[in-house]
Amino acid sequence: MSKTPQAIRGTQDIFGPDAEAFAFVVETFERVRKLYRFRRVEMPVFEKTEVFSRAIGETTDVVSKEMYSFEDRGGDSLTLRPEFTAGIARAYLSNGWQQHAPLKIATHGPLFRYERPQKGRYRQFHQIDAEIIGAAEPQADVELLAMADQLLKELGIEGVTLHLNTLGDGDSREAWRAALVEHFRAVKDELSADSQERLEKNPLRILDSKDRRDQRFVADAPKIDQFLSDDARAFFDAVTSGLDAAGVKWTRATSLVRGLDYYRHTAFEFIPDEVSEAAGKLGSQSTILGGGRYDGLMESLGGSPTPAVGWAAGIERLAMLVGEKGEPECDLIVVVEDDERISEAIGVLKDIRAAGFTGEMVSGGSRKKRYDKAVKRSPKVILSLQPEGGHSVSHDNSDESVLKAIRQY
RNA sequence: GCGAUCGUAGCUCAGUUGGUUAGAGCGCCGGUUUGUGGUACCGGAGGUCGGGGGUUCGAGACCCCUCGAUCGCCCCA
Repeated sequence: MSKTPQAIRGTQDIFGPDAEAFAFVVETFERVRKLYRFRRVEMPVFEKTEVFSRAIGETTDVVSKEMYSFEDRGGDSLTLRPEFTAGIARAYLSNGWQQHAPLKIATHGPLFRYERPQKGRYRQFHQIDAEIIGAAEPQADVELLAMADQLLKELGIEGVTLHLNTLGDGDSREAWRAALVEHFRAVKDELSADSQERLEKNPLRILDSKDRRDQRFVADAPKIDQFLSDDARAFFDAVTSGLDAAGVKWTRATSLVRGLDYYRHTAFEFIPDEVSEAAGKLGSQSTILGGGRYDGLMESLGGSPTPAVGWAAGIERLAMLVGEKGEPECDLIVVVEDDERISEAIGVLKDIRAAGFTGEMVSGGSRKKRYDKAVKRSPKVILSLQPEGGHSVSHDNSDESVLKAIRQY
């Protein structure tokens, strides 16, 4: 066992019911995304390191300690994408996609983050992703969230609520941040060690600290609402009323912040309700879909100011919530009980598949056990090719069309 | 990065206070039975007990290191 290669820590080989659930998530996403007219894009899995460090922020955990960065043979520093947004922004700028603005796009695929693996958290993980770039209006946020909400419903995921907040525009956010730093610095010695560190690096994060010592001071911390400019407040109001009109249930989460530097205005996460079935399945990973508005991102990459909103959701986490997905059933199995008739079986299968039915052959191993193998796979129809030209057809009475397709038997 | 639990056949697990050739069910392979049949029975393959080192007359069981998974923290999807 030890002689064979092992999978890299934090990677997974997905098979069987898990793979079916994974595929179900992706297929549902593809279907829903078309309903909202999001266009499909394919992105490189790696970028120049600076794409991520400039977009996401040097001081974030993602950039400072979780990226898979390496030097290629030409001496360039490259990084396996830890998220989609930065790469999409880069593509938007380098391809002149401004001409398509407002651009609604969707993609999915693997991401890489050097983290401690846990249930629902992997080093190579997968996300579905949706972005609206070049749209400054709150309607874009509403559209994006309406799609997310419908997607979760179509996946059959229950007990999940949209937690919504606004971080205000750039000035609001800075003023709020300064006030928070002042507030917490006054009681610095009484904060948890983690939060004392956050005070310098990312004071907003103190707000959702789980440590009781911090929570005492979070309650009376300055609220973003006090710092919101009139425009920012109007923007947020438009988002919430739009969500109401779209029938998307949401709840205000004043301490919800996002970890990456580029967020402005709307920030949101879909989180399982406490004590819900979903919360139990996810372990300590709570957010299944998160995102927000990132109006400042394009500028950090050297582009002109470009408003944008987006979200991403972990496919593995969604797959854990969609329940068992069985393998698709088989229409026809041809049992070759006489090896002389293999060619005949191949011909039958070619025809049945050309007609759009699923089918496979059982021809190996003990002849007397071939039929049993076919039965165990429970297809709709079993065609048994027996010695001396004989044959039998058995079926579960559910589908005449398969029988018609092999009516020569 | 920090703390904790766990790691025995392909899968799910059992292995008494450390004691002879490490077991079961399922799955897989072969055979008998049945013969329009998902039955029953017989047999077989498959494990250096995650890996390495140590304690001991003797370790799957104890100790150390390491790898991995899981749980909590951090962070995030």
